[in-house]
Amino acid sequence: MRLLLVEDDERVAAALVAVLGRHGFQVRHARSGHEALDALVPDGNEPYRVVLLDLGLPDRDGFEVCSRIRAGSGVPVIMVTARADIRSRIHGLNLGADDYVTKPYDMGELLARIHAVARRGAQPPSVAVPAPDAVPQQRGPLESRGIRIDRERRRVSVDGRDVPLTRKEFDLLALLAQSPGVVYRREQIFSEVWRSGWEGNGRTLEVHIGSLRNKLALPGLVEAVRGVGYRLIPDSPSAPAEH
Amino acid sequence: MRLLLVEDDERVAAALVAVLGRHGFQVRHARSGHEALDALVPDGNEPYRVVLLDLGLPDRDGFEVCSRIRAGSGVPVIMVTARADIRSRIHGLNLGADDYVTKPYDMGELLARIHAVARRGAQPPSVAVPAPDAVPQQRGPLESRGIRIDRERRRVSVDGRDVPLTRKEFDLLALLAQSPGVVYRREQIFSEVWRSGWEGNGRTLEVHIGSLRNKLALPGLVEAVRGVGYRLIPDSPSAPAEH
DNA sequence: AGCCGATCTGAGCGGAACTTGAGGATCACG
DNA sequence: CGTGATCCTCAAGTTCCGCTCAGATCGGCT
Repeated sequence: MRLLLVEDDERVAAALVAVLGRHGFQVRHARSGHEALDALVPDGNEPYRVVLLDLGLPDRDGFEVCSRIRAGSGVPVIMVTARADIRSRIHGLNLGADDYVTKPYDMGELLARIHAVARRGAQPPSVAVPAPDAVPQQRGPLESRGIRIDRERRRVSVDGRDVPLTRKEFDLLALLAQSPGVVYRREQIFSEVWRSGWEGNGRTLEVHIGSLRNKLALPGLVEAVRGVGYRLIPDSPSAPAEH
Repeated sequence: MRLLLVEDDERVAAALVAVLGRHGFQVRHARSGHEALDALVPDGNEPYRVVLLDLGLPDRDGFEVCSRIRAGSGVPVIMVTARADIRSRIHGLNLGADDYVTKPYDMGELLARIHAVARRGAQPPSVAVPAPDAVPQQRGPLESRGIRIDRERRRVSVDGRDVPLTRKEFDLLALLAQSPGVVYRREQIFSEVWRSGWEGNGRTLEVHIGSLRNKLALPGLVEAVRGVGYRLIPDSPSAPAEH
């Protein structure tokens, strides 16, 4: 049974490879998101039954790697990370991860969870994963359509012009900007930007979306998807044509 | 989307039923393992997409209930319990549970996990038995006959041309496209695309099918099966005649 | 405490989406 | 070929949902 391990820490990886090997897995070790996406391109070999994805990767955001994997393939993904906060958990699962395990974990439990998702993953013939370098998007500041989002400094600028945003506005934008083009459902937005489990009562979300639109002053950027949620419109066509 | 909740504490159950209901689940509440196993016997209704199983049941051991469920059905099971020790976790997962959540849990995370296993879980049942190798893709973009359905972006394109669809149209298409060739019954469609438990009164379904056909402009794609429902015609063969 | 910005709530509006009903077309079957 | 059932289309209603505004409440800061 083939398994793809995405982990940049050599020591952790070595230990996992050893244990997993003893338990009958044939492990391919990818040291970066880039390498992982490369490895998932179908090549005629037996496909991977599970991906073990560490979120603390050097080259790009682990969440982004997950959603890129998901965009092209149905392979089960287990996120393994030190980030134990609820927001990250929910976000990871909503991006399509099948399980989310926090460090430190028990090896036996991890194995049991791997088996659980592998059991379930009927591995449909996966569509080609988009080439990893097709849309280079680096870790750090997100950028699209002239908007620069600095997550660490919580600053946003449009065409160089600094735009002061409130907390909610920023969180909202940062969430939507994580995957431009993807529709975020209302409940999902509430559980990630507001405290989870919260039920939006009044017109809260709309009001914040409204003020965000006003401040950014980029008409058409934030699109409402009736009955579902919102999304950001990317500059370039988000659907890569198939060839 | 139907969900079976196995929980003996009335108050906990009531709270869960309320929240899950608001999130679009049609919840059946079983108060014991016995009742749960009863409920899972196929009865012609839409099957459960997920079982939420509390381990602290009065009449029998929750683990036993899980393995009995597993013996007779492939329905995804999430164990929800106060027993947080590693042994129990591993035991539960090895018995066939798809996930194991310990109390106290965060409601948002539980919802995310429910969605994760439901996504992954068994395909909806079909009138005609699908060819065994026609494995429907549960993940990633669906594609067939030049139609590309991107569920996370809620975008549909035909031969590269973007086709804007309304909510119902999209949900309808996404459902049918899950298993091209398979006939979906009217009731089934109503319970998946509309909030459950409504008997389609007027010509609602036909009208939506009509506008979907218009927008896709692919004559013969969506086929009505008289007295039963609708299906998508796949490009290649595998047209199971139906009566 | 008092201030001020941020957040939340409620009402009203407008438009998109959905539903309904009637009449015509089509199909299955005798 | 006739008949009833089922499906399709069209053109109204009707509901639902997102947007905006204005006022209330919250919460951090001095």
